[in-house]
Amino acid sequence: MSTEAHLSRRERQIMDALHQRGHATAAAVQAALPEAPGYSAVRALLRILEDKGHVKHRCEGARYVYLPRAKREAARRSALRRVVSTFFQGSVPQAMAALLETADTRLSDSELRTLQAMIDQARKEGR
Amino acid sequence: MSTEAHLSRRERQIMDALHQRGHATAAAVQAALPEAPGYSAVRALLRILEDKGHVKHRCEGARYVYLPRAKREAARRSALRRVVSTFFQGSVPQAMAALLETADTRLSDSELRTLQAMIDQARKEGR
DNA sequence: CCTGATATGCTAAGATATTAGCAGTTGCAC
DNA sequence: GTGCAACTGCTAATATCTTAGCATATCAGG
Repeated sequence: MSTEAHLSRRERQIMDALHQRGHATAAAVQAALPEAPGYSAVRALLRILEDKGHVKHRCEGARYVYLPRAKREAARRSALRRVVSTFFQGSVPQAMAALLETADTRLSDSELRTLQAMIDQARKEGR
Repeated sequence: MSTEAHLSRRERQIMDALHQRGHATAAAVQAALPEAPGYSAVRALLRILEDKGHVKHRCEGARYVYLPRAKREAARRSALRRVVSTFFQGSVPQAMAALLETADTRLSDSELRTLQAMIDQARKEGR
């Protein structure tokens, strides 16, 4: 919780790019940023994020490949919790309803059936 | 899209507080901020956010009550889209599944039934 | 009608975040 | 082994964000 709230604008943009891609080189991150700054700037930010513990890197040949330090699952949960809390006053059902209506991409019938199965499962466990 | 990405750290915190509460005075916003800064600082930020068009205010007696300029529905959609895109590679079903498992608060059976009804509805419309 | 408490507008100082550029490495093709 | 191309580490300048404080306005109570 304290973690995300402290990131600066660029740091946040970079974390988003990394979460979206899973991992990326400095150059790839740069390409992904809105109003991309210089290459040096990106590298500096990545180093700072690494210092702060939000990011780690692997050496791949001569270069670094950066990735978020948090497990993907944890990051997902945390991001969802933040949105539900901030925009839906903590109501998970309302958030799910809004997701359903997102309709950017209409869900396929099989996807919907899968969701129903999951909900069935939840109902069984609940009782 | 361009909107949220540009906010600075404090600006974002303030927008979050406003979205969560719907509307708030400068003092209320201040109280809501992590590591709350001085009152003047909060007012200055609110003015800046108003300049940028993210916030508007009503006069209520002698004081201002601030609120996000975007309609709640739009803000919700936009926030969800961002999370789905950043953390779920655009997969709405995966996001819904994760929401279901959030289990911070276990959903009640009636909430689950409501969700199923919504999904049924979506399936009908889909075909 | 005063007065205190609580507001707002503004400006400029102080703190952070962002950025560019230089110097030194490393890997690879020739 | 030489040279090119692409990287990294670092430092110092610049831009931006945050903040405090002062001057002024408004409301409510005595």
